[in-house]
Amino acid sequence: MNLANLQVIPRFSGLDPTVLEWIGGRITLREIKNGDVLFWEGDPANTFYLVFSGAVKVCKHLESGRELILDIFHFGEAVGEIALIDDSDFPATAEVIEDGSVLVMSKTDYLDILDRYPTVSRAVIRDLTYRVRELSSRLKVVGSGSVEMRIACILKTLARHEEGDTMRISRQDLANLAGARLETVVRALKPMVESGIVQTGRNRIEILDYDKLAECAAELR
Amino acid sequence: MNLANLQVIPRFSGLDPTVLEWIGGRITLREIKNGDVLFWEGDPANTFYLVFSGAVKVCKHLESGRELILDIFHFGEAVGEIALIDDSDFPATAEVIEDGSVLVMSKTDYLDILDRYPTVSRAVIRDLTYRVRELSSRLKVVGSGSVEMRIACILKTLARHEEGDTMRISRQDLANLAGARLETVVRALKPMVESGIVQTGRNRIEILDYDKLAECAAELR
DNA sequence: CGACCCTTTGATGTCTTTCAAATCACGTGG
DNA sequence: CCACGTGATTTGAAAGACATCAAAGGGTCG
Repeated sequence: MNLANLQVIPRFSGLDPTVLEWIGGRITLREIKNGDVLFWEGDPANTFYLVFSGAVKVCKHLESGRELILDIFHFGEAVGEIALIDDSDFPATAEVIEDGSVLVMSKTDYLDILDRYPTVSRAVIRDLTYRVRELSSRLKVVGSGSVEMRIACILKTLARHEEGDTMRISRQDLANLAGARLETVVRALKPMVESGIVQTGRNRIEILDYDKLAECAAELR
Repeated sequence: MNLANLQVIPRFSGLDPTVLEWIGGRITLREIKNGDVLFWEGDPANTFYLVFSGAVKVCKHLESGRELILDIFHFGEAVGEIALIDDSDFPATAEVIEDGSVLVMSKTDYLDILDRYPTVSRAVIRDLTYRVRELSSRLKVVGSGSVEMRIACILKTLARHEEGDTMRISRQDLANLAGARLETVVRALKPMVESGIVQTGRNRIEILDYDKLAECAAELR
């Protein structure tokens, strides 16, 4: 892994070149393709992953066969870090939902870096803080309001992580984010399509009117 | 705040007496009573709180008038820490739901300690990690299954924080944890009472049969 | 004793799930 | 280039879960 790429990652920015080089020697870039699974719930956590491009969903599979997406990770975000820190098995499954690449490092090296550089551990605290906020926000969304409001809110959040206003996500994944069923999402989306708020396609949703979308999510903040 | 009390708090254990004494001089113990509000959503975050006894709920108030409880904090847990770390306003309201006491410290001193002692910052990472797990777990609970399963799951979790098997919580707060309505909770609780799994009273729920309760929460693992 | 808060119950309506089936879009091989 | 297979999306009808509204019951504390 070369220095130029490492430097743009918030987690490692601010470290001096010597350290970066050391890290670069222990970290590798791995291509990921839609459907790939980085790890399954219950796997022993001995690897650190950080999304460099593309997207990874982290989800729980319930006994009913339903799947609930806890979070979706994009550039610069660490996946499965929790399990490394508290030395447990992965509590959820990580699956690629958009082609790209991840940085991979051994648990030992990860903990080593964490222990050695205050800059990094401060970055970890910052990232964890952000995750707590994200999860709190998701909890609020999932725990209240109609499916339509939840969808609107989720789309707003997703849009923040995408370049344009077009999101690459299946109806099924949207349902798994909202804690709803696929068919319900389709039906909730219909009025939004008809009133020109969003436009849809296969694995694709485009926001046309951000303000109206925000209105749909009104109650949730 | 005396050293003996500080030492039993996980966050500060492992620090040497000199440091503890310094911290003790900047921290005060404050009594809290049911219904007290430590801070409101939107308040500027300039104080660090840590529950010493009793319990505090952190919740969001939705426009619909509904309230969603994000988390309930007990002994040793920091409340509103996120806002201190990322220098923002409190994102939710903290209200006392069980008489007790909290440790109070200024934001400046808190950040000072965090910056100065790796032991503490490691403890913060550990606590944040725990919170991410808790929130993930709550997300799973709220986002799936019937209200009865959710309630069972929530009771199991609550029981871990209480001394006996008796919890002091109102039906309303239980509903706000489950993302359901008061009446729905009452109705979901009825079969559990009738089959001898739990016993209820005013602001009180006692678990009689932990195994059967776990069965009720089955799907949510 | 009475006010107040928490809890319980009932009736009704709405939203969501469930199950089943049809349609559509995309990539593949002929 | 077109037919075809596969997976994603859409639609419908019926059942079920939950919310809502209204009112009554019960315990606690001043």
